[in-house]
Amino acid sequence: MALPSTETSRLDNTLAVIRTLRDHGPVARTDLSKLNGISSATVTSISAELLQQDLITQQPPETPRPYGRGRPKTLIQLNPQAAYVVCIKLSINEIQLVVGDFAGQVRHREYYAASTLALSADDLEALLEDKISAVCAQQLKGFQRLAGICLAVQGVVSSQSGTIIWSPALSFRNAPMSARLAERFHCSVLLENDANCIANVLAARSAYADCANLVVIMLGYGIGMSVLINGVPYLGANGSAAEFGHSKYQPDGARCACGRRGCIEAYASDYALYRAAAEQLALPSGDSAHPSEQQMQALTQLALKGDPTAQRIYDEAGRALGVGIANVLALFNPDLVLITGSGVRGFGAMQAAMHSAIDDALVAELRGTTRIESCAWDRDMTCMGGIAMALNATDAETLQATAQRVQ
Amino acid sequence: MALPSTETSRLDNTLAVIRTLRDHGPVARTDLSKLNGISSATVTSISAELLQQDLITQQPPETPRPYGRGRPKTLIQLNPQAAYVVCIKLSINEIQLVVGDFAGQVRHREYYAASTLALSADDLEALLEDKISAVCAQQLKGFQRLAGICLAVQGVVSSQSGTIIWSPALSFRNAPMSARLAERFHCSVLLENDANCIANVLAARSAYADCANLVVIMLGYGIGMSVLINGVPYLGANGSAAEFGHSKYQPDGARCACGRRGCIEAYASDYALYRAAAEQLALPSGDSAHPSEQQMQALTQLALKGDPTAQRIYDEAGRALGVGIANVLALFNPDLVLITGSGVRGFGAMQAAMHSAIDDALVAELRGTTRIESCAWDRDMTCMGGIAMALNATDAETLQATAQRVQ
DNA sequence: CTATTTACTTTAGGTACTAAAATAAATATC
DNA sequence: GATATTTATTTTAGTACCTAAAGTAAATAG
Repeated sequence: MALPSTETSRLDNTLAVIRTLRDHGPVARTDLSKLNGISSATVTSISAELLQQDLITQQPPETPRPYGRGRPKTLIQLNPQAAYVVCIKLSINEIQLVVGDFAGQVRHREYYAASTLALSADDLEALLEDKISAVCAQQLKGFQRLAGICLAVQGVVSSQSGTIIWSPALSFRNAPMSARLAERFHCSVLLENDANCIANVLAARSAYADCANLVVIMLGYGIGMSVLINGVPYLGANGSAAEFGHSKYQPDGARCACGRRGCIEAYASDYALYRAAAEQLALPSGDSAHPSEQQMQALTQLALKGDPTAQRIYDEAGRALGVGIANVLALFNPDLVLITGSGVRGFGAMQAAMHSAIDDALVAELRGTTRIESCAWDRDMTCMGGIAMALNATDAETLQATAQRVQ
Repeated sequence: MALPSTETSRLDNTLAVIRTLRDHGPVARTDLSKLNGISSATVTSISAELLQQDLITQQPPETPRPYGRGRPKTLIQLNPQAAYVVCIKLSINEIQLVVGDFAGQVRHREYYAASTLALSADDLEALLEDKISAVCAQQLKGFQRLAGICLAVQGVVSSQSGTIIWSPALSFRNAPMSARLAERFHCSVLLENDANCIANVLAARSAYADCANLVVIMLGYGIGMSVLINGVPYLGANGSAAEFGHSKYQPDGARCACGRRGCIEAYASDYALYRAAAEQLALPSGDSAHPSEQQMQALTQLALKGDPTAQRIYDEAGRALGVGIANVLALFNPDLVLITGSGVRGFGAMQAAMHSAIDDALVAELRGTTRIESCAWDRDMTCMGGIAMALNATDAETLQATAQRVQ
């Protein structure tokens, strides 16, 4: 039984090593060999190259003193300063900017309030250029290069062409974004749907490591979704993310922000919940089309404390969500559906109705074994995912770039 | 700008050559080189091996006489007798058996009437063993070996474990099938959903060659679906095919064969159409829960000729189908949705309502650029797909098997 | 202080690719 | 009809990369 031939190339193996180091922190060569199924001779060769390119550093084998016999392991780790990436999250009235280093750690973050809906495509681009330039100048003295930028945008984007097709945070449409930023900063620019970024972070968590097919639903002002198939975000024909929020609950139901009727979003998003509540309850005033976190929390509290009207509103939202998820189960049959986003605050009040809607909709054979779970929300999650994706996308480039410099 | 390293292995290249030959028929070495992006030296080496293993034959360079200057091409082609595969399609009350050769051509087909619902898992297995043995004995004297079997089953199957989870054609559930057949015939056994087989055939057609993401909807007694992502059938967590037929149109709508309410299938499948019609119209008698092709054609004719009741029934079916497809567009955003199956006979009567339901459901940005087309139905299509899939699955094995014999 | 253990590196050998040179087999030209 | 040209295929030479096995390094156990 001979070996099934080579199957791998140097680039693949090198990327595998880099990714292992990024996931695990300092690792010894032997362990890299075992973790990636390549011979230790190859690891020696690869790490020698990376060392020469200053992409990794050796740890002086001092600290982890006694752990048995034999020559102690020499740990190698990524050089954080070998490169850095920037992730910018664009949401309604807020721009978030996070810098990550080559090792995948967050180095810096900042938040800006901005009237995003008032910006033209050119305005936005100028703004992004300013912010990125500023952050590069201030924060990144010791670093070797800006390797990549990830733009995480709510709505429909075309990753391939780098075009923002439609976003609830922006009033313009079909605007190319990646190309000009790439030219300005001489690095690759990733344009991603925000839900894809989050799905990426979550999929990397050990608790969900066994889920090859993962659906992440983001509840919030709108409702987004991302599907990971074999761990890779699924982008449809247009490169746009899955639009779960606009799949249907009731063909002629409630009015949705998209202009149509009966979308899941028209029942279970923040604006839909608040709209339904505003008609029936006395609530803190404010912009009811864009309810604030405080307003939403007040409403959630009402429902959780047993107010029957609020409870009824969340039940209906849960049913809509349940029917939507039933369709996702019938069509995708994923290993896991994770529900997150700022809207998870109200998930407790929707959960029961959601589960009973799913059970009503699907018999056991079709319901399958999909787990449905919620997951605490962290406002930085999107950017962490964006940084991970940007690094993954630029590793090969970084390799090339530093190889040139060395040689 | 050095080469980006090898990236390929002998096995990959050899499989690529075999597949090119299967798709194109006789091809010259130069063209194999161009079509697969490998050097002609490598093609020479690979074809020498295949020739030695008797997997390909050289065409005496006679027939295509004058086509310009230069040394004439020596065409090589697959040896059809190098191996053969059997595909068995299991549907309600019918078993279809088709034999394909190594070149992908159908060599033999036969149909049996069988009361599939009356069979136990053991009965079915015995029956399949008999039929396969018989066909091997009769049809396949000159052939080298049975390389693979594909079982194409309506319903939910787990390809990975080779288990039939649930099929409308069978009264038993959760029965392993692949393993025992594999043991009996010493070849790999593929268990596939019938819609996946069809999607595979359709995706191979040149008209749809540019569709990386393809959704095929099969209308018939039930409603099935298959999703190809980057040309590969998507199997969910359980390996079960996408169950479009049981995604929802109306949460508390019509009763479906699955036991729940409001499924698309409960409106647009043969049994649903006939059920609705039987309540309101005088129709040829017979088993109205399993309407025959004649019964369905009579009903379709009524609708197409303008009978208002029949028309209303098909309109409602079209709306259900449209809402279902709108959800598919929102969630998958494929390049193309193809509608086929015996039920396409009635597609003309549903089409208008379907399109207007889709337009009502989704705004242009979400509707995307997905083409929606129907496709004439051919009862042998499933098995042709099964044969293609079985061959693809067993090429590597065949290579190994004949290599052993040669050596 | 030596044997043992474990980590890492070097060496030797193999697979499989490509570019370029050589060969083969036709047609075009004069 | 001999030679040049063109195109297809094969052979040759060289490269990249991998692995197994042998060699070296650096610790602990006794």
